[in-house]
Amino acid sequence: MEGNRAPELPADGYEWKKYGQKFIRNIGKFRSYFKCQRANCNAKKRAEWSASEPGDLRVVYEGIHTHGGPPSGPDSGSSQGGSSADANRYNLLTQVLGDQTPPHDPSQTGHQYN
DNA sequence: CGGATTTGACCTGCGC
DNA sequence: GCGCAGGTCAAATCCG
Repeated sequence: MEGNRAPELPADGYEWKKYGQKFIRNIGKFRSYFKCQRANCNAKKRAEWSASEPGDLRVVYEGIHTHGGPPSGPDSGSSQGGSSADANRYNLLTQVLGDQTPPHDPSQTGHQYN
């Protein structure tokens, strides 16, 4: 199946259900739409990647995890603690790069395409 | 059998 | 007012 479909998305520890996929002409890239499978969770995930460049993957988290934390936290026991308020920190759009980490401008919360 | 995933069609919003 | 783009939902299918 792994022909030229959706690439491997980075597992964030949450469970997502794909509910749609479309090609965005505005940016000439594919876009997949995911929704949190947890009840009471209005968190959504949006993944977009180039139609030709498999290395260009972009994951954008939209909404907040109102159900608390992930089913399998990567480091549950430290700052995570297991508080719903922790997830509430994501009240804004959290942009996560699938492979590359922005080495500069950490305050860059806006979405700036390449 | 259940759950997950995929594709298509439909609807809404914005621009011109 | 119409057209285009983007977004969402539903149904069908496949795998475990």
